[in-house]
Amino acid sequence: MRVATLILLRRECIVCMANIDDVAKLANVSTATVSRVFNNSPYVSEKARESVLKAAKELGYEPSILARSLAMKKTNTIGLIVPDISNPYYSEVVRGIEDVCNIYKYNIILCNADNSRDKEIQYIDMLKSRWVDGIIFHSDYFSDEIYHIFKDRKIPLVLAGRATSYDIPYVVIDNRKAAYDATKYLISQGHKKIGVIHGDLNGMKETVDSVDRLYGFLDAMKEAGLKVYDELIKESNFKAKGGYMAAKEMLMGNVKPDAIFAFSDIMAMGAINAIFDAGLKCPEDVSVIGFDNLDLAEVTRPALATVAQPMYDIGAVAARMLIKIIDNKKISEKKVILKHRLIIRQSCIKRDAQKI
Amino acid sequence: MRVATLILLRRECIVCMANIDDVAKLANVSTATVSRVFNNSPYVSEKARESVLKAAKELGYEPSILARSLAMKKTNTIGLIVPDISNPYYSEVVRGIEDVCNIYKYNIILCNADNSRDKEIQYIDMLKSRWVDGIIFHSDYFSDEIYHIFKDRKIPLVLAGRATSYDIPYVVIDNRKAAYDATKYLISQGHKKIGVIHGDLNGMKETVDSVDRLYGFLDAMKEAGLKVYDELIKESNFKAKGGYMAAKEMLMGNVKPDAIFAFSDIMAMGAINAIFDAGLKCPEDVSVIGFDNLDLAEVTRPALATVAQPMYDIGAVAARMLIKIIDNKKISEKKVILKHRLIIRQSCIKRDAQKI
DNA sequence: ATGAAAGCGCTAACAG
DNA sequence: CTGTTAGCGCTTTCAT
Repeated sequence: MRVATLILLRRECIVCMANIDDVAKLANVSTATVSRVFNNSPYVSEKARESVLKAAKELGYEPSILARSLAMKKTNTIGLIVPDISNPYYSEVVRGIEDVCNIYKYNIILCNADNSRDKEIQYIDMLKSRWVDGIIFHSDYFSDEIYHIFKDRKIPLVLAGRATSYDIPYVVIDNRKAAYDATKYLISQGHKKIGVIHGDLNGMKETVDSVDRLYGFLDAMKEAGLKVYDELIKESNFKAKGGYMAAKEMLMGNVKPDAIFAFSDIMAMGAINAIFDAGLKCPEDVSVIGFDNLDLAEVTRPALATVAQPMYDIGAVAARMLIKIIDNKKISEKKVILKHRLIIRQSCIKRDAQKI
Repeated sequence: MRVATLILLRRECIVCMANIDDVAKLANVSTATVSRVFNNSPYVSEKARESVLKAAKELGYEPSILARSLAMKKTNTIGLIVPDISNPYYSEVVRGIEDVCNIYKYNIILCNADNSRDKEIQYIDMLKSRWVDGIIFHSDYFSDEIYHIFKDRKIPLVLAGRATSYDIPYVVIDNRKAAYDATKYLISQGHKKIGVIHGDLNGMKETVDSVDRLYGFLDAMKEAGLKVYDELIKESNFKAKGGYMAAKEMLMGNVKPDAIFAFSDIMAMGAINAIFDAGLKCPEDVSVIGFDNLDLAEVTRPALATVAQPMYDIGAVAARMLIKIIDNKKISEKKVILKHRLIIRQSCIKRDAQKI
């Protein structure tokens, strides 16, 4: 009888759910006891526990995380801001973060900033007002402006994929060294006129991935005493079409590249197609190397040589760090630099000296 | 003086934020007035509004969405469950949802079910306990089990990418017709031994995309009086490597296909590479058609013919429907079927009759 | 081991 | 137009 009444009562409510009072009443205990049962407190008699569980089941009760968060001032939620989830690189990072968060019972609010700084800031505000316990921020730049916004917000923060000189933990690869390695490899294969397809350089003012990588490229070229052709350094947008256009321009220019280094696999794939469309062959006429080592790199033809980033790990490590910080645990290292790897595949070929 | 005290007080608090009381005190008004200001109530004097805003700014106050949600029993958040964000198809759907949600000031909790039904159910529970206002569920199947779970949970729900006979709104394309169209096109080009690479068929028991599409394929084959070879119907996993393996098996078998219809562009790309690796040419020896029309389809070589799905719109329409349902507005149509489009590109060629 | 009660930050009658 | 007050559902002392 009582149960029926309770259920009927609840029916009128929009969010049609039993709450802790209902359970307490039905189980003939106090709300405190119900709370204890659902928080696995040891100080509950077996008898009380059972009747609470029974009542909860009967009413279809589940604790409201909302109310709990408010009471505990802890949401068990982290915010994640990425520039563009439709980029497979980020999907993979997200997977790493997700897996770790699942282990530690954290939820994620994923924010797709759409490569817009305004949106990033908007999302930071939103996450703050939702009391997320911390934020993982993945962007290819980290400006003073963003730094100050975060500083004002006072939320635990970990940077993924981007280093900074500010005192903020991050997990990255050594982009400069990675680009250096890739370029050096191309040079070792006899390539001399090497083109680059990079992303936004942000006027070289702030540190962005593409700037690091471009420096790495220049390091290697300089070391080898090779000429760097301005016409072979093209800006693009990390998309396949962008890579295609950039490569096309190069191939139609005065200085023909014998190799192209694209700062993402997707752009590299575009470049390979531009080479085909120009009536040339990859790698016979132009070698191509990418960056990221997406799954796709392995199955394209020619298979794409590339610099492998540990995308999943970047996410996973960032998440581990953030959760430790939230829990006020010591983190052994605030600046984590993960290893990159050069992956050689068919899109690069050794160039004979005489052919040049 | 007063301000300083307040701020100091707050410092001790873990979530170091000013709350509505602080603002009310500093502005010399009641909390109700502060609340009114932040909810744009017209019944506030200009004077009060100003001093509230000033105080809020001084204290860096932002309303807690958490507390607001609890008080209003509305979170302005929707849950989104997808099988695998690393699949570009889903990224694009997510973008559509996001854009609409941004307009209507909804937030999204994105759940990546990792193609696991257990995880899906887990996420449904989580979303429920977070009081999301509604859920968009994108999966390639919708089983009785899942239906009943949702029914018990009583949360507004919209299905994306999957039709159902249950009384649940959905937005989809006509998968059967789409596959029929693609197959018919291949047949019209003179192909006879057509292979198929599909996804999980779930024992043909529940309706999943691949089953619909397979039926569409069979419809067209039957209509044309063509023989369907079991050896040319291969199951795969919607990934490039899977498509590669499936195509390889076909090409090494007794019955050589003259065309392959892959149920996703990614698998189609894998198939094209398998064709190359078998020493054959696409489209000269084997034509390939995909499904989805990802950005990538346009930039691969040969460019990939495919069945275009309006991915972004599937997301956007689903989000619009859900928000209307949440707001108790009439929705004109509960079952939305969006248009697919056949996109012809170089990976399909006309086969001469004599060559077969 | 258990209950009463205060409080988390906000909204929404209600009364003025 | 504004303030008072009673919740929203949960956790957490503090008694018992």
